Amino acid sequence: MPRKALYNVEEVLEQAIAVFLEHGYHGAIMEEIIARTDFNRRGFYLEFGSKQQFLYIVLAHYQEQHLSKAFSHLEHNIGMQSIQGFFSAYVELVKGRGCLLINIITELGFDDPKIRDIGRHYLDRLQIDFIACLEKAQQLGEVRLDINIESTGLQLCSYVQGFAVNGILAGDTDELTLATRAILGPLKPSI
Amino acid sequence: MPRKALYNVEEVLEQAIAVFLEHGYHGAIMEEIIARTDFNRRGFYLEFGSKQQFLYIVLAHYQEQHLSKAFSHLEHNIGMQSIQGFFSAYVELVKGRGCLLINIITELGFDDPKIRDIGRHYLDRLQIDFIACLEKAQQLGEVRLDINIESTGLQLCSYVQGFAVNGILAGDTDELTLATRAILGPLKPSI
DNA sequence: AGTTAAAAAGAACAGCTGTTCTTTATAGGT
DNA sequence: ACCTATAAAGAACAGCTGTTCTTTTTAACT
Repeated sequence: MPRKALYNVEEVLEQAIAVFLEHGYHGAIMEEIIARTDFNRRGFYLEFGSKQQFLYIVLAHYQEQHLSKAFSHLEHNIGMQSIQGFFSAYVELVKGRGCLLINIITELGFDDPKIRDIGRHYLDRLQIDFIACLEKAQQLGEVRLDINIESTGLQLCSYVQGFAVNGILAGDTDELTLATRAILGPLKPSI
Repeated sequence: MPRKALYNVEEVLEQAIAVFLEHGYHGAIMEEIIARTDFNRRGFYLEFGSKQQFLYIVLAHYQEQHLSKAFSHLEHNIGMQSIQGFFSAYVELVKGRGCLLINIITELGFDDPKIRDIGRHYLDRLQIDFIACLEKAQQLGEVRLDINIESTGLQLCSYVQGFAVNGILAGDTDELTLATRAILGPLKPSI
C-alpha cells in the first residue's frame, strides 16, 4: 500500500557531513541541509526529530564510516605500519576539510555535555590505540627503545588534533603528508 | 557638552571573549553579548558596526592581549626556558576554556577567508618562533643534537593545537601540564 | 542654572530559522 | 482499476536574531 521512500539515509548522512563541515552546526541551516540531502522536510523530522538529534546521528555516522576507517589501521595492530596507515588515512580524511568531530567539539563542547563525552571517549581511544601500536613496534624493533611509550602516544594524539586544524587552513597541498614524515621519522632506530 | 561613556571598550572585549568561547560565533547571540558586556545596543553598533566586524575586533584583541603573552616568551628567545614558558602560559590560557582563535577557525574557517588568513599567519608565526628557540636551545646544549629542528618545530606546533582541543575536554585538571612535561622531556640530552 | 550633545534603555522591525501542517502525487495490495 | 497509506512538495507559522529607531537621562560647557 505505502509508497516507497526515494531517499537513502546513507546518502543523506554523507551530504549532511559535508554541510556541517562547511558551515559548522549553527551556521548550517535546515534549508540547505534539506536541499542538499535531497530529502523532504516532513520526512526529515519524522526520521530524525530535530536538528540537534540529527547532528548526533550524523556524528555517529561520521565516526562509524569515516574515522573508524583510520582507526581500523591502529586496531588491526601490526606495529609501525599501522601508525603510518592511520596517519595517511586520517590526512586523506581531513585534507582541505578538517575533522567534523573536532569542529563540533570546539563549537559546542562547552555547551553540550554529550558532545564533550563523545570527544573524551574519542581521545581516550586514540591514545590507547597509539600506545598499543608503539609497544608492538618496539617489540618488532621498529622504534627506538629509549623512547617513552606513554609520552609518545600522547604526542601522536596531539598531532592528530594539529592535523584536524591544519586540514582547514592548508587547502589540499601535501603539507600534512610531509608533516607526517617529519613526525614519524625520528621514532625509527638510528640504524 | 556630551555625556561621558560609561562603558570601557577593554572590558567589553574581555567579556565578549568569554561569550564567544562558551557558545562559538553563531551560537553567541547579541542579546547575551550586550547584556554581559554592560553595553547598550545603540552604542554597540556605533562602535563596532556589526556582529561580524565585532568578531574581528575581539579576535584581534584576543591575539594582542592573551595569545601574545604566551608568544612573548618565545620571541624573547633564551632557549628551552622560552619554550617551557610558552607552554605554561598557553596551558593557563586554554585550560577549561579552549582557544578562541582555534575555535573560530574550526567554526568559520571554511566560509570566511579572512579568518583563514589570520589562522595561517598565526601558525606560521608559531612555527618560526619554535624553530628559533630550538636553534638557540641546541646552541646552549639544552637539546639533543640529533633531533631535526624543523620537524621538532612542526611537532611543537601540533601540540599547541592538541592542547587547544584538550583544554575544552579536560576541564581544569593538570592533564595539560603533565602532557607538557611528557612532550618536552624527551628533547633533553641523555645526561 | 540652562543648554545641549551624546549616552543609556529598550521598544520596534524585518528577515531568517527550526518546525509543523496542508496538499498533491504515487507505489503496492486487492 | 481502485483504494489507501505513505512519500514528496512546499506553504505556513511562531519565535528568535541582528539591526535600527525612539525616548529618556545625564554630564559638561557657557
